[in-house]
Amino acid sequence: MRRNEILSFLFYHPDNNYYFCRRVVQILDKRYNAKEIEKKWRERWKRENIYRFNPDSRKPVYSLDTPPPFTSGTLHMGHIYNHVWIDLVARYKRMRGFEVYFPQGFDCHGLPTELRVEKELGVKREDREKFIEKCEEWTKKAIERMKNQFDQIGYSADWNYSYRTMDDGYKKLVQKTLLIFYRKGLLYREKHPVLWCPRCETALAKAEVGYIEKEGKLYYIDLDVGNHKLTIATTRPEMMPACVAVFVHPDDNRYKRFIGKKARLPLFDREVPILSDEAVDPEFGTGVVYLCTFGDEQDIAWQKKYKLPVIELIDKRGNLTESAGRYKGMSVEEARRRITEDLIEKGYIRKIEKLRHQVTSHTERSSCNAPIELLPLEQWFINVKDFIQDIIETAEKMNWYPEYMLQRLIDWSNAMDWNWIISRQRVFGTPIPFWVCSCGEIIPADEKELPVDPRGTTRKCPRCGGKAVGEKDVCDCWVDSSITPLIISKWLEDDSFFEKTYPSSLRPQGYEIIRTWAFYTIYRNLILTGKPCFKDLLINGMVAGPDGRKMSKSLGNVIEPEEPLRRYSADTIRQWASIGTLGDDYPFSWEECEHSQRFLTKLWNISRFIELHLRDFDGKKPRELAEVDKWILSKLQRLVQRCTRQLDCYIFNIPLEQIRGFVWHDLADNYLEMVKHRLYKPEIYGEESKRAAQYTLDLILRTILKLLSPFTPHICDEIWSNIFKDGYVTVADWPEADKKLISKDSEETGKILVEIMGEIRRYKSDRKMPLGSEIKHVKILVSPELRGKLERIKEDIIGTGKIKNLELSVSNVDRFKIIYG
RNA sequence: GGGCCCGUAGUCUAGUUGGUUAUGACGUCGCCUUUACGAGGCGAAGAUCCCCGGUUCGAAUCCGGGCGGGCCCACCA
Repeated sequence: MRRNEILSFLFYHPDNNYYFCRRVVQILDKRYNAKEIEKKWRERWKRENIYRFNPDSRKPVYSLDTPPPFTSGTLHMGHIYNHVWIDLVARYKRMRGFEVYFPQGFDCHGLPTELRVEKELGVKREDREKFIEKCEEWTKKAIERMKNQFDQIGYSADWNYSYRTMDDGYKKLVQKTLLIFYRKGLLYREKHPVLWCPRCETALAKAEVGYIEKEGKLYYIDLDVGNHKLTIATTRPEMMPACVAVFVHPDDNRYKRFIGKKARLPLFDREVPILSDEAVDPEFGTGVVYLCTFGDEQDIAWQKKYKLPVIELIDKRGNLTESAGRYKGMSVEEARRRITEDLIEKGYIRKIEKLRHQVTSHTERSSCNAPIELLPLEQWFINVKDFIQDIIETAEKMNWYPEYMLQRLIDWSNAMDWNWIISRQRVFGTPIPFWVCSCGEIIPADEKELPVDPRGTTRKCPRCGGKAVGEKDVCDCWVDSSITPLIISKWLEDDSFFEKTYPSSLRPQGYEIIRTWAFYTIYRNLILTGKPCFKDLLINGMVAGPDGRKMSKSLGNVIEPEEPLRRYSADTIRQWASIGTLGDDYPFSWEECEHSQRFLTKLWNISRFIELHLRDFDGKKPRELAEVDKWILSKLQRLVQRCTRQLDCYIFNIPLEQIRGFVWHDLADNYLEMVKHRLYKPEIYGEESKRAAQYTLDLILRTILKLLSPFTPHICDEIWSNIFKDGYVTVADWPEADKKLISKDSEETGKILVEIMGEIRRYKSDRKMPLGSEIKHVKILVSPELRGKLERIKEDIIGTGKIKNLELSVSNVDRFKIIYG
């Protein structure tokens, strides 16, 4: 027995032990059970593979270079926000007739995984092979959990095209691109002061460091210059063993006489030259600064400019080397204390001031936050500086949404002063495919052997015949992730696939990684393919906590996606995410979830109402539509036009709000109320009038389900399949506005009807009358211009307002006036 | 110090090629149990559109200067 065929049935109520009669059994349940229904649709979409990418399709391809989340094992609200947008674009473009290529990968290599494996599984990184194996195992599990979370928001990616940066195929392409950069002379090895994290024992990219404001001390230390004293000010007295010069400003009258002389360092019995440079700020401290290799980036600049010697004072663990003399082996903090004590004892400290200053720290992509040091070390570099202009020009050829985000990339590019250090002293990462001989010769891997792991292996040096040692460093994670457009397009692997899917139609990402992911991707793909790697960039902001402040554990305002998903549903969270604006930070909001949830209920009930009244609709177009029908259909066409225009520009919040407004207010509050009399009483208002209302309802529901389906795909397919029984609305054609249905005249008439009904409702409300109560007599005075319009909606006013006797009278009034009784 | 963005009811928000009475939501208050929906409906109150100045017949909107917030960058040792 099919449920929708039953019109009346006896039900046994077990609690009350009686039978009751339910006259009408609807196809759509009284309540919308989001959890159950969403699950059902996700399983069906998956089973029937309706979102698969067909590379042989004749449709134009729309490809998405989606951000591979780091495999932490869980998606956070930021991911949900970002990926709902991506899914919206994919669903919209599919409906617009594109063959959407929607792959989704995972970024696997990273310090957090190494730390977890060490801590939780107790495997030491020294046992490299086993360690990597465990990292991979852990990551695979993490990916399963994250894929499951993607599923839970109705993510329509084609998982047949997933990738993992730890896969052999991925590493192979990364290494291949490194060999290409090497052959082009853009990849090199050099001893260079690098940003070094002593706690993590690795070199960092500039993009991985930030500043932490700390309460520090400014030490005023006397140096002897002949019989005179010259007082320097420094925050780092422990760096004194590495001091190679003292600088003053050339115009500083206090110190002009010292320039060119030598200053004697206390405790170390060594003399350094006194030089002058414009970069010295005479206002800071004493206006005298000492240069230590390397205390900060200014030191590097001066050391190079004046060709000063280099003293390597700090080792990889953050301890002092033998250059520190009797302070050797001490940690930076200990040395600072001891050297200060000794200076005080010898009377060289003039004073110590408190100072709030910015300490360069390991802040990005890590919770380490340790102060970083500058160490001269052998590192692998990729030349970026020589291509800044090309990168900017390429980025300018792309469409940035919002446009101003391009400026972030330009600013960052212009501020680059180092090349990109791509080596990391870690274990779980893509190996750098080179061997280095003590004679200085570099032996690249052979392309045929990729992916290769040179660690622990040797090669014969072709130059000196000696043993070249395999590079033991691995790549910075951005080296992996900055070739995603090439991985997804099967570059060098499948030419016809590449032609179809490169450049990517869209790169969606957050603004915080413009300086890394967008920057490096644009650069490397330009060098490798000679072309810009994407057409459009869609930039989202960060998700803030419900209090509007940045989500952080210390503020206690972190919301994990599980909670709203459990309390509400995917279609609810998707609406929350859709309401965020391009490029702006966006707070998580329980209120928005609540509102979104209510909208789903409203939509459900509207659909139930329409379903009920479409039962006996034969699908035939009526001879004539009523004025209200024309009014709502005209508004609907405009809604379609506006939504299409906005979605083409990746704006989601405005279309969704407009659709919701239309559904809730124009349709439910007004139109449905205004056609009930025609639907319920065809014996009074005519069968043809009923059919016109049915036709209109049918068209409206079909259209709004299409408009909503990118936003709330589950409920849309549920309603669509039950009422229209015509495939999946989520892959239906996007509606086109029918210009013939746009009528300014009908819109004006409809507006008047809404106003009149509003007044009548207010009248009843003021008199505490039920809205359904009848009014005996109403007279409407109407201006001559509006008379025709009023005549056309007279019946609707009577039917909707339950007016027994309505009189229209032309009069010299402004528009119209209602008189009761 | 530089760059970018932002400032609209208690809260969030629409609206910026200048144009009647500034959009909507949440919350608050009053009313209505109406044959899709009380997870409703109708209605009300609530805004010096951050401040000052300028352009203009007219400014939330354009310009200048402040103040405040956010993000990014930067060599103050």
